[in-house]
Amino acid sequence: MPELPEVEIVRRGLEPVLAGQTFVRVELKRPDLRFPLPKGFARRLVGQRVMSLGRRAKYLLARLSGGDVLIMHLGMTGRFTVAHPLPTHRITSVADTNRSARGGGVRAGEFAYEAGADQKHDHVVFRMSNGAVITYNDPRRFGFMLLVPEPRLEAHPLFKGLGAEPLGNELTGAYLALRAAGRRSDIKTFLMDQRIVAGLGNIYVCEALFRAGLSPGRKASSLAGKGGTATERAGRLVHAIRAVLGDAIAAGGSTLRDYRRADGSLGEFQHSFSVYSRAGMPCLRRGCRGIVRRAIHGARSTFFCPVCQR
DNA sequence: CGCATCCCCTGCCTGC
DNA sequence: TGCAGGCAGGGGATGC
Repeated sequence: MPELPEVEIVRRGLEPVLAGQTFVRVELKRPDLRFPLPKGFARRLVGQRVMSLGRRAKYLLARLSGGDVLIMHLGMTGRFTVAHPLPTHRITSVADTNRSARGGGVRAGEFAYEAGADQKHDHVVFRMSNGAVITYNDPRRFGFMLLVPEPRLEAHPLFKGLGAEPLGNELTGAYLALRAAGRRSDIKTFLMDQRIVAGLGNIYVCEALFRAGLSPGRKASSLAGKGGTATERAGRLVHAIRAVLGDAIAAGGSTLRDYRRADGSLGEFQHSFSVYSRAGMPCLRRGCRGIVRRAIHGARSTFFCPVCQR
């Protein structure tokens, strides 16, 4: 679920409680995530201080005082929840599911559940030196955590082949044109490939293609043609990618089912989808009479307006 | 290398 | 009410 905007929002939520703090205790309730947690995971974390919390593509990167980087990926359903030691600061993602505990209704600032009280699918719990309790919950367990020595991060198989960071300077029309040359896949699959643009997922690729007016079934190589039209298309696409990611971040990400910010609140960008999950509904572009269609590209659902997107 | 297919896992929704 | 089937924000492994 989490694509770049969601991961970035989680990063911003965790940073204030993680950065500068030391791991006091690490509990592994269920170490078999997408990959098994590394041997000695908890022991290697305890005592280390988090120097910074960054993001690359859809990965969260906690740089640790001991020289390792803690890599965290949320998969499809991963969620971090922060609970603070002070009742008035307690924040949780499950306030709406646990109201009966207090006789109905949880008011702002109240406890919604005890820190450490097991929720289903809680897998990892970090207890930090500031008292913060950070719980990783992931029903499908497609997420994972790794520890890699910082000098080896860039060469790590997960990172070595990553493409341009979409909000960075590397992503330009010229870059897309270069990478698209000779590709026979469709443009939707091309953009989903993390080796090309790192951090886009199904939602934002659909939305970006809509904003750029490009059909998802169009050949990726049509971004690389020699004429001015290909260059213009690639530039328009880069602009659309940046705009949709920026809008999504500003809205706190998109909540379909599982995604929550670290403070438990929902994202809001799902209310601004133009095409994603809107099959059969009218295109929202003013004056367009198209009906949003669903198609399959690279085994994933694609949503698009056949009138606007060519 | 590029590309397609299948798989990992749980939960939710739909239709019968 | 139950049950089968399809689908879901990600990405790795395999085979051609």
